[in-house]
Amino acid sequence: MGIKERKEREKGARREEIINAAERIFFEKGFAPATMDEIAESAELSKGTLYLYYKSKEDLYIAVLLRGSEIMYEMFKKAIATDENPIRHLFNLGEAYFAYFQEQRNYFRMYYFLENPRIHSQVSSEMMEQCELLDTRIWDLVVGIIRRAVEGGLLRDDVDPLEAGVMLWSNSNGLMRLIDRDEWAWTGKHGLNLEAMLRKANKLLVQAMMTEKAKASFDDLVTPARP
Amino acid sequence: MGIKERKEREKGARREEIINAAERIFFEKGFAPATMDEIAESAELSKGTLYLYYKSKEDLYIAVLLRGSEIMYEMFKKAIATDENPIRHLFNLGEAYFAYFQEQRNYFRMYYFLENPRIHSQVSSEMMEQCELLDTRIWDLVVGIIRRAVEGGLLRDDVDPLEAGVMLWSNSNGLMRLIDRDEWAWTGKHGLNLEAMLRKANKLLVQAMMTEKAKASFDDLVTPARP
DNA sequence: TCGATCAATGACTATAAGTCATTTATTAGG
DNA sequence: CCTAATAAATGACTTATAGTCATTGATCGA
Repeated sequence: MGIKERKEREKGARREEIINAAERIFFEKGFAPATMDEIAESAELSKGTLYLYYKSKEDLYIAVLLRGSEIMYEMFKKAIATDENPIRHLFNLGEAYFAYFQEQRNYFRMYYFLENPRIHSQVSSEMMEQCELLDTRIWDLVVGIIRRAVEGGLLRDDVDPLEAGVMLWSNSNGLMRLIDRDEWAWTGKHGLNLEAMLRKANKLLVQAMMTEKAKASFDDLVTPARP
Repeated sequence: MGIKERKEREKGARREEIINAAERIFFEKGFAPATMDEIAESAELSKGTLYLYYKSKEDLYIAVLLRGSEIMYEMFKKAIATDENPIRHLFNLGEAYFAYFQEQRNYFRMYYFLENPRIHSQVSSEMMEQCELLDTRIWDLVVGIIRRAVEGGLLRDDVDPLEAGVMLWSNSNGLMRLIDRDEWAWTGKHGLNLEAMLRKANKLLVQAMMTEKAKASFDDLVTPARP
């Protein structure tokens, strides 16, 4: 008797359809100006039904976000699925994060709106758990690469992998948010190349953590192998 | 006949009283959960009166924020009102920004909630202009110090002062927001010292921009003079 | 075929931003 | 001191939207 299974599937599909609709509206308008009625209409459902599948507007917002984090995780995994050295992997991760920022800007924005505590406090615990799970998976990836770079003698052994990860991450975030918020003011008016600055700052930070030996062969390490 | 002048003064005072009330409520609850009725009650005025003095909730929010920026500007000015060298001034500015972050956390938070475009779009043009004016004044301060460091041969002459400023600023912001958002997760659970990391990252970035000569006497440059 | 269970609906409630006709206070002139 | 004119303040009202729940409709198992 596959009825239970089919119902389960249909329920899942409906949840997805709702996320699709919510995504369209949130991408277009952001959190506050988006209305549940709009999302319901876009999903061709009544508002009541939305609340059958998601506890609150905030929960729905997080559900959309989780897709973004899933995409980021996949991009990160692909970035280090090569047999290159850990330093190269680290730069690959940096490039992957920047690519995510460029190609998935809507998700990036949504994620950082999260800092608003308003959202946080209205989210169901299941959603929070899923968020933390994905967060952990992504951090494990990043920290793992840095640890291997330390173990392989490429980064100094007084480098704490988590600390290094946080430093690079927050440096990238700071600039990306600046770019996202008012890129034009900096690039157009003052002629800055923010993307190049981001690469430069991260490179400086990584170099400052490298062993003398690794620094000497920096170019070999970070240049992609030519077959 | 000073009646007109007195009225002007009283109007200004009332505007201040309203900001005081709004500040109390916004500090306590953040933007969305704060209500205009609450603010009105806290100011011992009716809601209608609030709208006589400020165009919208968003405008009132910005008015509070401007106080914060004013405080930051004063702190920055004081940080460089010494006869020390420009590198030392640059570190002073970094310390001043961190002090602002620690001592005026509420303003810091409010400022970064600004990134929410919802707010932006509802603000009157007068408020926007005031914001930009203060922003410009602060940036002029920072960029001016870096320019003097370049001119004085302490930073390499291929360093663009604005670019350097943006790099240091966004690096600091990235970490401060991380600290603000979930300091405990990093310090408590993983034993990181985020404050030390912030200083370290900024130091690395500055050192990477210094001339060889200045780097050689780094300690002398950044150590406060002992009389 | 029919009662039971599950899914969906939309009218309804509560809350909060913003408005405006009315009321209250202040000023200037006679 | 009185009064008309002007300015300031009020709060009931309008509108918008998140979230609820009694009712309706669909699907299932026997």
